[in-house]
Amino acid sequence: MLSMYDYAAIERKWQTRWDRDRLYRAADTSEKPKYYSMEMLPYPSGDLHVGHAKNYAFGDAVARMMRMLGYNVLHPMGWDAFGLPAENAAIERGVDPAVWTAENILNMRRQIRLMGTSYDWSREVATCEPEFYRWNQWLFLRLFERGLAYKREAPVNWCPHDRTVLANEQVIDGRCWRCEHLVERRNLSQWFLRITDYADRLLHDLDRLGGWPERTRVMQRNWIGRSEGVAVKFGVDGLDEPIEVFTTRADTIYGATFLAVAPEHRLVQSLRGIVSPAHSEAIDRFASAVRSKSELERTSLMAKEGVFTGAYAIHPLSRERVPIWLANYVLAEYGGGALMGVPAHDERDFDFAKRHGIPIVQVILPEDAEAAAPLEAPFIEDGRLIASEGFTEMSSPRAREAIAARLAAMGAGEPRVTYKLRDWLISRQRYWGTPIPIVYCDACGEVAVPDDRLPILLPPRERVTGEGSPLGSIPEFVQTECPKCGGPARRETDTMDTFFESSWYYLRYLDPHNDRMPWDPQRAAHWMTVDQYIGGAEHAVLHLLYSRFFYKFFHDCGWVSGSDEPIERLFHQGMVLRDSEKMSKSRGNVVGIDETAERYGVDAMRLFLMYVTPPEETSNWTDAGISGRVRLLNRIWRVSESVAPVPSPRESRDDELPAAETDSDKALLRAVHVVAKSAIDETLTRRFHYNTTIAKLDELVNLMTAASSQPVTPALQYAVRMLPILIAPFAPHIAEELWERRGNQTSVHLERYPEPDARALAVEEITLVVQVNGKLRARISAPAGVSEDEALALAMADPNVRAHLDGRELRKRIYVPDRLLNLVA
RNA sequence: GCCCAGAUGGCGGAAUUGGUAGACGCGCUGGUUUCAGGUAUCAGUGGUGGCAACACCGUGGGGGUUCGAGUCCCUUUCUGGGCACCA
Repeated sequence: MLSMYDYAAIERKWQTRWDRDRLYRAADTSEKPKYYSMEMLPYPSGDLHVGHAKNYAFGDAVARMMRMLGYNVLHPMGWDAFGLPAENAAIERGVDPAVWTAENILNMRRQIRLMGTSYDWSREVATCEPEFYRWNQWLFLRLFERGLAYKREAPVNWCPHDRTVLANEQVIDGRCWRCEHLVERRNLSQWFLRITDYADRLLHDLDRLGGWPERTRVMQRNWIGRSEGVAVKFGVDGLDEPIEVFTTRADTIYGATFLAVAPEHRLVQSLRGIVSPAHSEAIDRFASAVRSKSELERTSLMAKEGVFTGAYAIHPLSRERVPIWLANYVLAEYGGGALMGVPAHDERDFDFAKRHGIPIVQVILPEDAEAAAPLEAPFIEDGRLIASEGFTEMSSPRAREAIAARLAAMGAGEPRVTYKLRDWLISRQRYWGTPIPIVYCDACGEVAVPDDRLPILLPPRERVTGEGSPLGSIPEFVQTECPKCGGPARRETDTMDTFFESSWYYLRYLDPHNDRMPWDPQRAAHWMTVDQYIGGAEHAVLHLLYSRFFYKFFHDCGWVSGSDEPIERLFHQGMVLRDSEKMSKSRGNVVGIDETAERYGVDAMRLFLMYVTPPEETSNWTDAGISGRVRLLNRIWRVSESVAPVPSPRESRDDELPAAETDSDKALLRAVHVVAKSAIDETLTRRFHYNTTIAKLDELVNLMTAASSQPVTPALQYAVRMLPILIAPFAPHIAEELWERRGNQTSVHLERYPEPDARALAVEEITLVVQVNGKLRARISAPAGVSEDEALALAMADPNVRAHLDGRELRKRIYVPDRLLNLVA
């Protein structure tokens, strides 16, 4: 595709000059109000594709708009540089992850710069550098000191392919979220962060995040999964210790006809001791059968399998004997790993009871039912209690309170709040991550590495031998001395989950070269919170929840001030598909940055990515589509070049609205201000629907092109003068070049965005729609502000309107000034 | 199963508050420019009927509220995303 102007040369020229002039450096002190605008930092996978480009095109347009609206904008970029792909490259191809990562960063940085983005590169961070990850270690030690980092043996998800432990959140349908291999269960001693201590705050403060998409807040709310209920103790016949179950439906307690216990429950061993050898054997058989199944098989089984233990619990209220079962559908990790089975009022318990011949006792009646009838299906809603001793006739909500109170008075139960959220497992048996700064001493036990010995450096990859725990295979790394007693000790060989560093990196941008602290609290006080964060919806829970947790912790420590939420406004941009398919290397349909920039130019690419769809929608890359943006840029170039600058040294400052004599001049001035208004509105309402702004730019350029075939008027002069400023946030290179060619000495990106002018936007003549009985019958021209009576007179003069009224009398008329007149006959 | 989004011409989309449905672009058709292709430019482009004026139909389907519904309400189908033995 031919271009009228040499975009390649222009884009290169300005990228070099902006860089030389440090145009986008953010000042840490400024008269202007601050604005912290950020895109999620990329993993340096190797190549940027147009999916990344969409994210950065939008983020950059927002940053540029805010700058041109008078804000001191911080717009940084960095690299989420630790992680599995680098390590896989090492395993598969023998490349050093550090080298592989550094090369990828080099290439992707080049590509991001190639896009003409306005990042402040002086603040760039890469999480794999010791200057960064020493603060991971420092922060870990602070968590450790405050009891928020702890080690425990726990069943974990083991991916046999990646040879690593995955967080529960990283297991998708029983498979590794990255390599999709089936996940197994293993016991290992692991480091956890006590995010559950913050569950209530993380939940409640969601209500304050008005600048976040509702769906993201809903997802986090569900993820935290708070339930209020009662922990009820059921004594066990023949055992000193009771079994504790959690229920949200204490009102159904008289319908409990069995207890169901997870095979992993710690009392299962004790139960084996009090039952017959046959039962004990059955317990063993069932427990090991369940354990041998992967999480996927176990959770996808619809059949409610179970085995009777031979033991009985005593119902705390009715004193009846209740059989204790092991059941596969009871989760060891939730609600204490045991539940009371109420078949009449819970679907899963109903299925289980039907399958195993357990009695079904109805204790809740629908409000409108007279008497109990045999149940076809469980009744799971609230109702009126029956067969519940002194609680009979109570409503469900009342009964829940009354029964909880009775249980509490008896010492057989207490109110309890339970969460789905679990503590955050951060241990990784990987090489390419932050070493956890703990040593193990036979005499002193777990000992924190003192701050002055940080960072614990990652040893060279070439020292790693064999498989399993990579750092564990390097004796000179493992062997150390105890910081406390000086005796021989062993280092922790786990490294950290990369979500650790991505939970706080936005603070390091504020103070990237600080070697005494991760960041200066004063800088944080100035720049935080992040005003606008842009990134994919796939991070709606994990990354964003962990970031909120960390920030609350930092707030508690006094390292950040003001709000204890890190992100004011969040925006999820949609994916980019290629011809309606997901882009992937295996499909061979990846649209690369380099080819696209070369073929169409960066400005055209940026415009197209913002123009095809609203930013939150999935957009579809088509090679045909971008040609429309190339044409637009050509037209912009041509019309600008066709109008010579007015020989005045102050042309750029001369933004007085010129007088317009003709309709076409008025339309031209109006179109200029319509674009300005749209750009500003889309930015300040955070809708970012720049697709509509660019459509209005098309209209402006169409008008300018038409006007340029006539003698040049002041209105056209004005439009040509304003055009580079209007397009600067969206097509920064051509904007700057046209600006310079009109004799300006300073960057267009330092200009103020034009204030929409009410005089220019005003319309003198409007089109009034005339309806008869709600149907459009005429469009008539009228002066703006026309009165209802005048409008009626004009309408009645229209033959088509008269024809449709057909002489009937007007029963009613509705007048919307300057828009519509509806005549009802 | 539950939760959250969506469904508008051949295509991407516009219509932010109940008030001209289809802005703008892609594609397509025709004219001009050109040796030709491309580029540029002008015009046309939801469907049906009509020379035209114009009429009727039209925002996934059905119903409703209203002078007036893409927009609000009820219902239903489909698509996308998320979560799912959470007691």
